[in-house]
Amino acid sequence: MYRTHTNGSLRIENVSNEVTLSGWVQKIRDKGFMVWVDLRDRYGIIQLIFDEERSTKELMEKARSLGREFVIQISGTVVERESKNPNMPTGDIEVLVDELNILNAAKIPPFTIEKDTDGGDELRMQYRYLDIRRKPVRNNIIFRHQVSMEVRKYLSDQGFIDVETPYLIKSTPEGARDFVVPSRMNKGQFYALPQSPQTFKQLLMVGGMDKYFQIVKCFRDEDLRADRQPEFTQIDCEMAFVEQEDILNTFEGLVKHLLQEIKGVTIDKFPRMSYEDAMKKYGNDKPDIRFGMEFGELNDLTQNKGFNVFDAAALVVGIAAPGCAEYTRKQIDKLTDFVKKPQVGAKGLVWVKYNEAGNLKSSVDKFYSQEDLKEWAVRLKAKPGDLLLILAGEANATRTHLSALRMHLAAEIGLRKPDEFAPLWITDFPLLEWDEETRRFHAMHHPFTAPKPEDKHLLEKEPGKVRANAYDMVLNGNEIGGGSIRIHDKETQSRMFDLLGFSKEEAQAQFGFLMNAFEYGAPPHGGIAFGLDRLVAILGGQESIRDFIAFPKNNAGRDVMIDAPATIAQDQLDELNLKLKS
RNA sequence: GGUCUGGUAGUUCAGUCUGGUUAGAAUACAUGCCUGUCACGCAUGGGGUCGCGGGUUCGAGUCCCGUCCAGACCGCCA
Repeated sequence: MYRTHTNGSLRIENVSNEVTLSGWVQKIRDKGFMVWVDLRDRYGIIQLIFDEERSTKELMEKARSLGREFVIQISGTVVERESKNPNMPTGDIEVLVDELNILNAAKIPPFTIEKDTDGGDELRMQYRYLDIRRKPVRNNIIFRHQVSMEVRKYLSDQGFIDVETPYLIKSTPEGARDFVVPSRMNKGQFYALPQSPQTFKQLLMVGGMDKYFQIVKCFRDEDLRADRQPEFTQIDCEMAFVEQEDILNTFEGLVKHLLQEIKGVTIDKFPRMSYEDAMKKYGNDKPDIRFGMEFGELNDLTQNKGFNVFDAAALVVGIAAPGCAEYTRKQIDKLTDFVKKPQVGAKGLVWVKYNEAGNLKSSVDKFYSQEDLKEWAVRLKAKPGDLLLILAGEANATRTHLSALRMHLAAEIGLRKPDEFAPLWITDFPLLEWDEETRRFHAMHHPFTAPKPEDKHLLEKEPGKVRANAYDMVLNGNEIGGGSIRIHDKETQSRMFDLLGFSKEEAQAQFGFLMNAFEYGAPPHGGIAFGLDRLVAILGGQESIRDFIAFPKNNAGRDVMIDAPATIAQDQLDELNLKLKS
């Protein structure tokens, strides 16, 4: 038997117990007359002791021969410590060892395996199995397990059935780029890995499953970000015989349940905001509403006073940064640099300091009086001590720029508190988006999304104005889930494909199976999918999803530990009937 | 596809702007000392392809060009 107890479980009550323990050597402290060894496993750390009076000389020498990360097994007696350590759960006791067995020696690890490691990201990824021994990473992975168990518990209790859908499916031109898998048995043909199980879950509704869920890997061959991986996990759900309201209530319930069970946070009712309002108030379809700083439009107050930049702009819009009137010239210059950098793209930034004394000082004093500036402050709901920041230009772009500034500033002044949770629904998304590049509409959500019945008459004449029965759940400025009511009749679905520029033949070839299914009694249905990786990271209060994934990919989509992707042998290529371009 | 930042000891970094003696610190590692350590302490020691290639120069870690790698972001991600 390797162990009678795990290493975090022993307490003062266990004194004089004979125990056998196994684990990794975290640290050796050799004080000459005594040697202490910290023994670690998933459950915690316990201190082992060897000393000149109570241990044999051979045992002392063996203890001294240990190195970091050796795997050992010991037997001994739990004793009360002479000097206790109140900072650890096992700090009142230690184990006086009488037998030490080295199960496996270890090389010196390339970085220290401690809470605050000295290892950089690249090295940690290369030796991810060592990184996982560290408490913060281990805790994140366990945290993810807890979240996913609560998801299963809630959905199963609500009558949802977990159904697995295939990973080897068909490539389609809509949406993200597909990962593609060559078929050996069907020469010249390829599977694609699913970007989501979308069509399958709809077919499950046609199949009468009524409520489906799956915690499932999805794949998208697009460039990565800190919060984006080529393979990621979704909580994928679909329900039959539901309207939008039913879905919002059911999944508001899911996220409420998670916040309650995982974070102990009670939230009564999630606010709802239309896409249009979100864009107007926050310049963003995933607003962070943990803090205010709502947009205020200033066209009527700023134009025709001789300031050309504002006069020429389609939109003049600003925010009030709370308590920032004290900002120095240097700090404001930095904000200007921020909005002017190419990733943001604004031309410049107008500022107004609303001083505690009540007077206002701005970068455009030449053109505007105190009274003018005061009106701006009122419009932006600013208080004395705030800094007003104003951008102008083409409407949509300016809103986007101001949104970037709002988020940047909020992070800078500490308004994005990781332990605060502000979920909301964004509803009434446009059904279609015009793409200048390809000169055609594409689906904002996906091509299976149903138009709002009251907007259906606009489909032929003004498709850009049709709103969809689509909704996103937003948490702390992140889209954590999105879904829609689906089209469930062949007619509408076929019209949708027309609008998206599919020929009848293409639509039939790509999605004939779905439209055929709709002819055999498809119930009204709809659903939603949550990004589990991102949800877990946000609940865990962190920005990057990588530390909540056991084996993540790097910026370039590589797994640096196993060194994938990699070339394959010529035999394999031949077997797949593939020839590489040089 | 693009923008920016970085690459120096096992590791994390300083040094590069302003070229010039033997490239430093911390930590890790090794050895010795230490009668209750727990970020133990003290002493000594070993440890470097300054990412790679080319150029400028009397002289390059430092300047220039190219390239590779990593990270953040824009495009992209229905």
